[in-house]
Amino acid sequence: MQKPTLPKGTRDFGPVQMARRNFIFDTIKSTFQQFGFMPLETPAMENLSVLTGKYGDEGDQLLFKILNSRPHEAKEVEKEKMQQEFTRLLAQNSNSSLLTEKGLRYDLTVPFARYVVMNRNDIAFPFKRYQIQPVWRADRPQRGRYREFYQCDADVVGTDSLLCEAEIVCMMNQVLTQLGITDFTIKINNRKVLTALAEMAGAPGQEGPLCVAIDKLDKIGREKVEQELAERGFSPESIGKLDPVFTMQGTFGEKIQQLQQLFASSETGREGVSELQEVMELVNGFGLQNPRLEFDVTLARGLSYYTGAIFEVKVNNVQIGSISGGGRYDNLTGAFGLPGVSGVGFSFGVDRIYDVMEELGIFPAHNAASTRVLLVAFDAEARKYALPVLRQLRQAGINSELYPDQTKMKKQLDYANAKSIPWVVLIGSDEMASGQLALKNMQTGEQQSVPVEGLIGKVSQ
RNA sequence: GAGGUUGUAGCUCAGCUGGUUAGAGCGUCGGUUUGUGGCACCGAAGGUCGCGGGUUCGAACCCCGUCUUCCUCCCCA
Repeated sequence: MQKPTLPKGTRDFGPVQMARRNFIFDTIKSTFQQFGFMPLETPAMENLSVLTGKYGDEGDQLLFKILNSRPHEAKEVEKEKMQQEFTRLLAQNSNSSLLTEKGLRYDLTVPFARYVVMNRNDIAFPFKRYQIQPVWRADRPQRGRYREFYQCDADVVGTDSLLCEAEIVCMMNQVLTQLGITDFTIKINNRKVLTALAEMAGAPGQEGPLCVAIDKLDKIGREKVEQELAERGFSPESIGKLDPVFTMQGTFGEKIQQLQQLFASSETGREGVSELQEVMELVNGFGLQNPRLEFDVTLARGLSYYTGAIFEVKVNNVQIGSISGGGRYDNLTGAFGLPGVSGVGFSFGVDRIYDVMEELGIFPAHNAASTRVLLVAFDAEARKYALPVLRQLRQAGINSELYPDQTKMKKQLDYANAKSIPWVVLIGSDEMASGQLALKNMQTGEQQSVPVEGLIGKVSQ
C-alpha cells in the first residue's frame, strides 16, 4: 500500500501546534472583541462570479476553482460543449460555468463584502465584524507561504472615519505585544499618495507598475528601481520627478511636511497626506507607549481594491513576509451592486505569526489546556474506586483522566511523562483500605497521602 | 509561470570513483524490576533507498521522466 500524503502547501496541526495556534487565535479574538467587533463565518466556497476580478490578474490566477460535480451525468450535447470549453481553458485562463462555477475563498474581505450586500437591510451600520477562517491560494509554497492558511480579519464598513484606521494600529500593537513580539514595524501609506505620485510623474493611472517598482527600494536600491521603472515604460523625466520619493527621510511628521510641499498642485495627493496626518494624530491621541508606526511612501500592496490607507506589519530581523496587512477600500461592495459603502479592514496571518514566534522561541511553555491529573489504578476494583474520584476532579474543573487499559505502572507513568501531566494519583488496595490516596508530583517525584477531599486543593495549586 | 534544490527506518542523518545480507543516533516495543517514571544495561521489531522507466554482469549511487521538499524571482498572509 502506498503511504498517504498531503496536498502541496497544506499541513496537519498536531496537539502541540494546536495549543500554540489556539493561543494566537484566542489573543487575536479577545482583542477584536474588546474593540467591538462581532464574529462572522462564511462558506469555504463562493460562486466564482463573487471572487473573480477582485484581486487583479495575479490574484485571479491563484484562485482554486472547483470542478462542477457529476460531469459524467451531463447530456451528450452538453458533454460536447464541455469538451470544447475545456480545450479553450487549456489555451487561456478564463472561466467556463459549464465546467466550474465555484471557487475556494481567496481572502475574507471579499466574502465579507458579499455578505454585507446580501444583508444590507438587516445590518446596523457602521458594521464591525471579525472573521477567523482558512483561505486558499494556488501559490507556489515557500517559507511562510502556504496554499491553505488562516486569516484573522477585522473590518468596519459604513463609515469613512479615520478613527477606524487609528484603531487598527492599536489592535496591531496590542495583539503582537500580548503575543510577546516586540520588535516590529507598522508601515502605513495611502493609495491617494501613490495616485498623485503617478500623476506627478506624468503617468496618470500607472500607479500599479510604479508601486511594484518603488516597493523594492529598500531591497534592491535606487539605481535598480530606476532601471525597472525605465523598463516599465517610464521616461527619464518622469523618473526625475520622483526624486523626492527616493530621498525622503525623517520622522513621520517631517515626511508628511515634505509631501505636502510636493503635492502643492495635486488635490488627491494633499488629501492622502492629510489623511495620513490625521491617523497619526489619532494614534497619538490614544497615548500608545510605542506605536511603532512608520510612514513608508514605497509601501504599495498588491490587492487592487484598496483606495485609501494601506497597512503592513513586518517583524524586524526575521526573514519572513508581512504578518499583517490591510487598508481602506471605498467601493468593494460596489462590485456587488451596493455603491457608496466605505470600509477598512486588516488581517493577521496566523501561520506566519506562528513561524515567527517559533523562530524567536517565545511560545509560553505551559499549556493550560492539557491534562493535570492522571489516575492510575492497579486492578479492576481500583478502577471502580477511581471513577467517582475522576468525576469529582472533573466537576472541580480539573482536566483529568484514568488510564484506559490495565497495564503495568511503568507504562502508565511513561504516559504521564509523555503528556507532561504534572500529577498522578495511584490507587491500589492500600489506598482503598485507608481512604488515603497516593498523590505523586511527577516533576519532583515526591509522593504524599491525601484523602479524596484533599485532592482537589493539592492539585489545583 | 521561470530557475535551482531535496527525497534512505517513526524522527535526524551516514552510505567511499556503481560491487555480497543498506548503517548509526534518537524514538518505539520487550526484559533486568508482576505497586512507582526520567538513569543504566541487555534484546527485538522496523526500509520494494519518493515513484516509473532506462544504462549495466551488477544501481541507494549514472541517465530520462514524474511527484515531493526547500530556496530565489514574480506575487503575497
